[in-house]
Amino acid sequence: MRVFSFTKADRILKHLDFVRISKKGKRLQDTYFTAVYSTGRLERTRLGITVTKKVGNAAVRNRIKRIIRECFRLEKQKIKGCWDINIIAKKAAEAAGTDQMFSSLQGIFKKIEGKFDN
RNA sequence: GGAGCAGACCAAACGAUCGCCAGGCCAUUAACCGUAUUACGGUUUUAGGCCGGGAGGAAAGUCCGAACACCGCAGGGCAAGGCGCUCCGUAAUACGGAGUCGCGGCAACGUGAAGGAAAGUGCAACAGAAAGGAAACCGCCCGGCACUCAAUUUCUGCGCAACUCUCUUGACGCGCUUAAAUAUCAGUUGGGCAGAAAUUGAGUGCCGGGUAAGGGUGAAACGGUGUGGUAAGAGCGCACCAGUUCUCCGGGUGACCGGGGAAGCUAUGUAAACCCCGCCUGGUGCAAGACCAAAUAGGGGAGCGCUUGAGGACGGCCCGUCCAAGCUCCCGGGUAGGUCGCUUGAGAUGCUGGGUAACCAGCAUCCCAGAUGAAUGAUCGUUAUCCGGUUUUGGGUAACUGAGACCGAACACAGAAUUCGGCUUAUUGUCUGCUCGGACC
RNA sequence: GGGCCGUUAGCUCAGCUAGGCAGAGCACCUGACUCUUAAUCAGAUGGUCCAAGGUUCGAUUCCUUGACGGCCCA
Repeated sequence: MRVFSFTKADRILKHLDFVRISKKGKRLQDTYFTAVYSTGRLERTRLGITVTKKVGNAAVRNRIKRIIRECFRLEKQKIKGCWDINIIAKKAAEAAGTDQMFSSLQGIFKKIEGKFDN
């Protein structure tokens, strides 16, 4: 298994999964993103992305999603434990640059990792 | 070089590393099923390798038109909605091409929902006399009546001036002032004043009639200019111009254009107001629709059972104890979820031919995204483009301009969602052709 | 993806059908009443009628295009 792969098994795609995370999960925020996370059922950490129409038009939303995926792809090996994480973009993310989003997401992932007890 | 008009094209390129999506081939983990059972095949699933492919000119807005799917439908009409110069193109259109006419622009050119206002109804605020098949407020003209004014003529009275006359500078005084008398108490001419009458003219008011030339209005005022004409005027007549209807000739497939004649003087604007005429339209939309199908609840059927105990709990099983009226199976609808629809098509590219063009025909070659919490990316490097600044240098008197180096910054609008054909809107840059009036040499 | 509706004063809405003056309530401001405030009464201010273009003498109103906001459909 390649180190930096990121397939559909690493992602949250079902509507029921999103509902379960938002009901049971905990929240983290900074200026660009809100993270909702809970312990995962599977043996790997999975990522879900939510970008609403408030954030921008379709091109802007696609760009934000790609940057989030790219950051998770490079960072997920460092995250201990198995989590289901939903990243929700805020309106401020429309104007943010790639470096700003990367540092913001890295901070969020480190905070989630700190919650890992076992 | 400036201002502007039209058209076409592009949507930075290459490389490295790490990745994403669907497909094909290879290959692998696990589970299940089948058979001719240490094997082979199938389905689902796990990790991976190779191959070639992977956003747009607007993918956008959803403003039109279709394909396709389901529902509805004997046929016809009404209603409702849409469209509206002509011809052509097209599967079709509210689209495109070529034209006609109107409008805008010096021009290149642009632009127009451009049928009918002499079928009918409505509306036209304010202002203005009047806002629509004309009427008549002012005005102009004619006639009558009343009043006022002016001029002329005649008559009467009273002064004045000049001349003549005279015994008297015709004064003063007295008397009279009804008539008359007294008396020298004049005469002629000129002009003035007052009164009366007549005539003429003017003005004011009222009444009756004619007229629409003119009237600080208005977006728009019932053809325009000139001339004759008339009481005053008027298409009332005439000339020219503009417009309407009818008609003839010629050109054009046609919208329409050119020329001639007649009538009649006129007919406002608005139909993106109602409306009339002609033509078109069944509805809903891939979240259409077809198929597979958990869990829970409910429906139908069959079997077993209701104290002679089905079934459940305790338990590995039997016995036993307790609870107990329902339990099991099948069927169909159908939700979550999934599969199909789903990309070979009014297809793309090239050549040839037809046509002014839109477009069409023939031949050859090619297969070119199919995702569904939704795939095309991230980082780095090099080069190119554009912008700003600094600077070197060539041309030119100058305005200006060509080439190069360095630094910085920028690289737009924007992401397929059943598929096509258009329209509209957003937006970067390049090129070509054309128009206009200037400056410099 | 598809369908439907709306945008008028600081706020909530009329007016648009049938074109010509832009209005109501609340709020804000001023004055009166009151010892003061509230309530009440009187008065005044306040508008690119979402934007652009067209039809018309004239557009909030009619037409076209766009922007923004909202609702519905599995």
